[in-house]
Amino acid sequence: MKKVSILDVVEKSGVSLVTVSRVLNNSTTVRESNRQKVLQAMKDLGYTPSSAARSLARGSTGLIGITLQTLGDTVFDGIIHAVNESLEAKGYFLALSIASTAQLDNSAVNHFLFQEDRVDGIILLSTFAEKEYVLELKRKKIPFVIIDNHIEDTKAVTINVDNFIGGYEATRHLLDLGHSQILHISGPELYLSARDRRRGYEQAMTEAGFAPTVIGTDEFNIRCGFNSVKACLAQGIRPTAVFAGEDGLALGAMDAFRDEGYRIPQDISIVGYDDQYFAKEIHPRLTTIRQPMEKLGKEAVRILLDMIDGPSKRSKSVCLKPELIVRESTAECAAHK
Amino acid sequence: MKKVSILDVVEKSGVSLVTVSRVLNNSTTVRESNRQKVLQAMKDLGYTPSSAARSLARGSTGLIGITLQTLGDTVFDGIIHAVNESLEAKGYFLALSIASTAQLDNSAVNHFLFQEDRVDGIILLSTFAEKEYVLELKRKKIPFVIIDNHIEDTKAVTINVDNFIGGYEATRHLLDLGHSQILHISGPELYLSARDRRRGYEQAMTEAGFAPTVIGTDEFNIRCGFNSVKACLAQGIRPTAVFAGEDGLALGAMDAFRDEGYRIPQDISIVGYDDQYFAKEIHPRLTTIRQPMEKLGKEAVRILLDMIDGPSKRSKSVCLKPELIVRESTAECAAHK
DNA sequence: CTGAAAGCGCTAACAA
DNA sequence: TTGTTAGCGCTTTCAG
Repeated sequence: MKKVSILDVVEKSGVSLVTVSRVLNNSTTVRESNRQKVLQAMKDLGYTPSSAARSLARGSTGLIGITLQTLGDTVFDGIIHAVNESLEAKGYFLALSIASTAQLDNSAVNHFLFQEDRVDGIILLSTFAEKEYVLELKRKKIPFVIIDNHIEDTKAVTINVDNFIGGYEATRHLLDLGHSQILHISGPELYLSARDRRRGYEQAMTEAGFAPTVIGTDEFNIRCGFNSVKACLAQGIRPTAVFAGEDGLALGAMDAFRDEGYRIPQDISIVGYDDQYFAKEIHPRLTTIRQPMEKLGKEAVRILLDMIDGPSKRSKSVCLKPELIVRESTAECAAHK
Repeated sequence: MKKVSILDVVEKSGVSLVTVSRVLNNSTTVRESNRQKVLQAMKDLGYTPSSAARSLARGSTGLIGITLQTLGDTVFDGIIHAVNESLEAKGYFLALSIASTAQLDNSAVNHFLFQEDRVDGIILLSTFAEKEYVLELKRKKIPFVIIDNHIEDTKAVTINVDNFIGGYEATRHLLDLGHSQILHISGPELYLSARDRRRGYEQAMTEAGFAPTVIGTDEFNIRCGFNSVKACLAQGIRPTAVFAGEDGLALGAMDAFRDEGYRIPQDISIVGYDDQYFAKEIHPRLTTIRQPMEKLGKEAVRILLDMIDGPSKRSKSVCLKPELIVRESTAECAAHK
């Protein structure tokens, strides 16, 4: 039971090896009758070309790597879907590298995706070992782009969403509803995105002539949102609205307020960030900022493939605009009426 | 700027090509001094072997494919993490294939992972095109296993969690707390897992001498859970406990009950299924059934690699036990006291 | 412990 | 339009 190779097709079809190869590569310079003969022979034999041999002969693999920390996030999910689709459309496919937290300590140097020319290019998705990766990828001369970078002024091509504007608009929305006591629950400082969202909030507040009130958290999750609100309330802070730096934080905040007898949105308005899948499913539906996941993924692929095709020209980073989605968790400020 | 190849290492180190290859493959039959020479030369040159050449020469790629529909699910997330880790430990890595809903109509025949011997083996993760995939993979003689199959009696090696037992134990837990009016919100019939969980529930209820009450849903999500409860309440069904076939459904159910003025768990007990990440973060914390994601992933890898190593011997399917996690959303039945 | 020789299956000039 | 001739970079017998 040997593997059928191109030679078997040659024999069966009666044309030369090169012609078969041409059919494989959709060359136009093959007589139609021969093409049919070859195609038929392939079908009869159940022939499929060997990717290894093709990669070796061409010098490229058709594989694009993507590194990430977690999959359990609907924004990343959306991005990866988009990346995957764009890639498939171009004849590439995706190899996954999941950095377990344990690996974070490890140097990027030994990263398997970076070894052995396994991939033609790499997408770094919101990674913490950003600096190391960038260094190593440059050293290895592997084309790459970063989606959602965490380093302020990273020396690489990045695809991002403008988190400053997102934070600004979320706050503006609340301001427009007449709120002035707006609390911001901010994500971990480690994230550039969290820092930018906070700056957007502060800018909007300051512009409006109100004092920003920010409470920081260690993680983007429900429990942190819950605890933050409880802590604020205990300190006597009485906001009429909250801008949470992420939907999970918002959900936790909602839980906490409800726990304290507040009604949403009558007594307290809440804005989240990310538009995670649950945002439109919970009650009340969460007003939030949506990330353009589709576009993020597509742009990343477009730019990366450009870099692979023409290593000469300089690619430019991209910064996309987020979008405010108004749902049921925000309402006009009662005190304002 | 040519790519450094094994020949450059040969030249630099002074030993033969074969010896270099041996060092590459950790052969023990290399004199230590030579090994060092080679290693040093590789380092100096910044040499990394070509995966394509290795694959071609060896006849295997070191790639394992995994197909899935969505990433935004913390159970899948956990499984993939586990798969990824086990795989890396064995020197393999993961290629991802995400079936967009659009692709579901397509035949598996053209699936890129299945072409060109791209992968040494495949893990099918909870796929709907199961039947087609199984057929095609068998035809192509690509080793594969299925995690969470949807076809009752699929002709393939599967790694599963016993959903019947899960459903049974969830219900038993409620029964043990004195509940007898237990509503089951079941997932879509399309899922074997949903059907099994329901059977477990029905069995437990029947054994206890109570009548099962099941309401079906179209999807595993929050909104369906919410609507189901609202519908039941409207119909005059007044359960003291709910076993939801999935955590999202449970979350929606909690929302609905709260909306109707019920307190959890004082007035109504809720059990979910899956132990999604939010289960332990919401308020009250959700009692649920945890899937052994770690084990699922590990077993899948173990079995798959076994199949790849020894295609001769028959691999056996595996069925793991789920675990009840008791948290705050369940309490003794008030009427029962 | 080491090396020479023979591929792995395909693509890419270069001619014809 | 087709075929000939070289490799692509590595692993693997099989002798030494």
